[in-house]
Amino acid sequence: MVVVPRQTRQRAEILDLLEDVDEFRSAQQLHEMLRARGSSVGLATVYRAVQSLSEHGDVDVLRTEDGESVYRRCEQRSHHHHLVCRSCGRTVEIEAGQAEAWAAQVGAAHGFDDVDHTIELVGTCASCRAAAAS
Amino acid sequence: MVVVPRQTRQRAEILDLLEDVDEFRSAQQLHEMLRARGSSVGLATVYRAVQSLSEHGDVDVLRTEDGESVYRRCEQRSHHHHLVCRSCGRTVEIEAGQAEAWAAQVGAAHGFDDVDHTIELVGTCASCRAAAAS
DNA sequence: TCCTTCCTGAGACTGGTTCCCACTATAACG
DNA sequence: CGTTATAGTGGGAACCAGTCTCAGGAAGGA
Repeated sequence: MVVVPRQTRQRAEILDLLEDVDEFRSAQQLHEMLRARGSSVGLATVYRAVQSLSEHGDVDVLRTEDGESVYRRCEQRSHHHHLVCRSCGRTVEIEAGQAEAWAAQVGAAHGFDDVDHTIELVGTCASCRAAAAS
Repeated sequence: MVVVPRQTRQRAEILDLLEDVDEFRSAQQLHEMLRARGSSVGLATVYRAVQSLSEHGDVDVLRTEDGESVYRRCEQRSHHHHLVCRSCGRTVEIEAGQAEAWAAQVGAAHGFDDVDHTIELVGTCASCRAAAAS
């Protein structure tokens, strides 16, 4: 019953781009980057693509502080979390077994079922701290 | 150097309302509720009030899945997290010492400084599960 | 009470995201 | 390898939370 999205030039180009990018990027940024590469894909299409990709678990989504959605193709396809540098955007994928166990346990302790969790870490990475100290 | 906001009818009414409300509510919802109570406060004023209140730590802010900011006056004035029922909105304030220690440690392990964390839990509370089973 | 300063509110505006809809391209089928 | 049903595309309009503007009003210190 899983509907496979049709394979189009646009989706291919968006996936290609995501392969080459290492930080979380907004749909608009991706759209810009595609145009810079010389390929023309409509903004609406970029939005549709990243949305569908994220639903299929092929890209990860984060919400920035000002409410923008940003996307990134991650190494780990399984559930994981992120430690993002607030200055350069460098992203580390992290295992959160401990935190997840804690979340499940807290939920159970209060009689909650199907507990989902949101866990994201933002900090300043070593090289950005060094740069700031100059 | 702390600037104390001027005491106005509008701010008082908003605080009053927040005292009476137990779940996270958006600025627009609060505005609606104020009008329903018969008090007229501009929407812009509600936005300004909740923003300033949250900066002072007097209300907590959460971002819903669709990017809306929701506000709530919490019992605990110190740092804490929330376990929210996805169906009725019932909110439990939780201590997250364990998870926070983990976050700090993970950050340090990757050379990150000043690590901020976002940790929120969403589940289905016991009474909503019972109601759904009917 | 006076006066400065901050607050208020209606509406304009912004910016991210989604919707609309005519057009196009995919891929299943014969 | 054509035909065809159908999903995908794209440009622009629409949407909506939130912010800004600015003139009028209120708070509170002098």
